[in-house]
Amino acid sequence: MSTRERLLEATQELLWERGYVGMSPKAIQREAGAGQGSMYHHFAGKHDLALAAIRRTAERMRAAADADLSGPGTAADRIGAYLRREREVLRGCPVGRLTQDPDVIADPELRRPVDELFDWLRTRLSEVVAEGVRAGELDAALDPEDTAAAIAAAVQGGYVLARAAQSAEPFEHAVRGALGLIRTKS
Amino acid sequence: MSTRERLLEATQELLWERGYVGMSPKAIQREAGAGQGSMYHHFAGKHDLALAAIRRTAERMRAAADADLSGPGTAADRIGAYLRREREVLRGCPVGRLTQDPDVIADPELRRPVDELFDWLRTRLSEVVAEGVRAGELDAALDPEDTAAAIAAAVQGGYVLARAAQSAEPFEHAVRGALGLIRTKS
DNA sequence: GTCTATACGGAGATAGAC
DNA sequence: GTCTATCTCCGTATAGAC
Repeated sequence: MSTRERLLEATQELLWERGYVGMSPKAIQREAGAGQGSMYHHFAGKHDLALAAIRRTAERMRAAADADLSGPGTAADRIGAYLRREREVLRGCPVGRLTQDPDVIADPELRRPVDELFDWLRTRLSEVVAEGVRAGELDAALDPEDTAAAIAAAVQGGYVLARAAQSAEPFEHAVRGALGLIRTKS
Repeated sequence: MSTRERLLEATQELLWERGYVGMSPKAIQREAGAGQGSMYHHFAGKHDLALAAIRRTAERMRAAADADLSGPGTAADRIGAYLRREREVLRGCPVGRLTQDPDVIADPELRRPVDELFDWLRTRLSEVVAEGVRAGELDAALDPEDTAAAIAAAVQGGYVLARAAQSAEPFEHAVRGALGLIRTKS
């Protein structure tokens, strides 16, 4: 793996673990096994590196969610697959955690990929809910946008509860609770 | 207001805005209008100050949530009141945001008040859901623990979505979506 | 109680040699 | 491309005077 690649991956890991404010260039270099000069040769600095890392992480999350939501099965199946997918719960969401970082939120460039990911996710979820309603499979009383936001929020909030407790249990409860929204019409 | 009090409040604000890793003693002193020596006279250091501030913030949140959940009205009314309460959505949750701070999560003392708050909240919410089910007011198919976790997660996740978008809208959608869980049995 | 002085390491980067 | 030197602030205190 190239040095550039190792720097990028180290940055992705550190952003996940410590956020932008908690991540130092020195730590990136240590993780990547790269020297000072090397890092500043490949990237303009911490900001530049973080921007590239955030874009990548967001793109990966999008692909993973899309695989669940555009896969086979009914609307409820696909939302269920998204909700039940295995996650590293105690590490939190690598994109969602950035919303709590003041330097990311204050910087339009850094925030943009985060914004776009969640915007896409809510839209895609609401499309799937709408399909389910149209097919008569989900309760017609469900508002697609509201339900989509609640589902996305259950996952993001599940991470919050789990990290507070240092246990995956609250996350799993939240996911099961959210599944109650799309339980098949009886 | 005493200097000690101003230091505490400044710390609460800064923890909310920047988290533990993003908050410096110097910033606390500036916000509080207190000198270096003054701060170290009243508190042992950043950690000590943060511990006192987190305990206070968590206690305030508990009292606010309890006012909604133990107020008058049916179970659905009270959960509705909790969900719809006005919040400073774009600032995020002053307690929930701490779960994304690596130094808070790594320190059992700092994490404890956060853990206790969310544990209490999920328990209290599940009691109210159980009451509603017993009263025949909520769908008997609802699992109280799962539903409680989903409701707490919708709020916490709503903050995440809202901060990503820098708009309160996704939060409001998530709350309305979560209300679907407790819509009165027809 | 509050102030000023002092300390030492780290954050975040630039410069130039190799 | 990578290395080492250097730089300027800041983070996080401690010490002792007032």
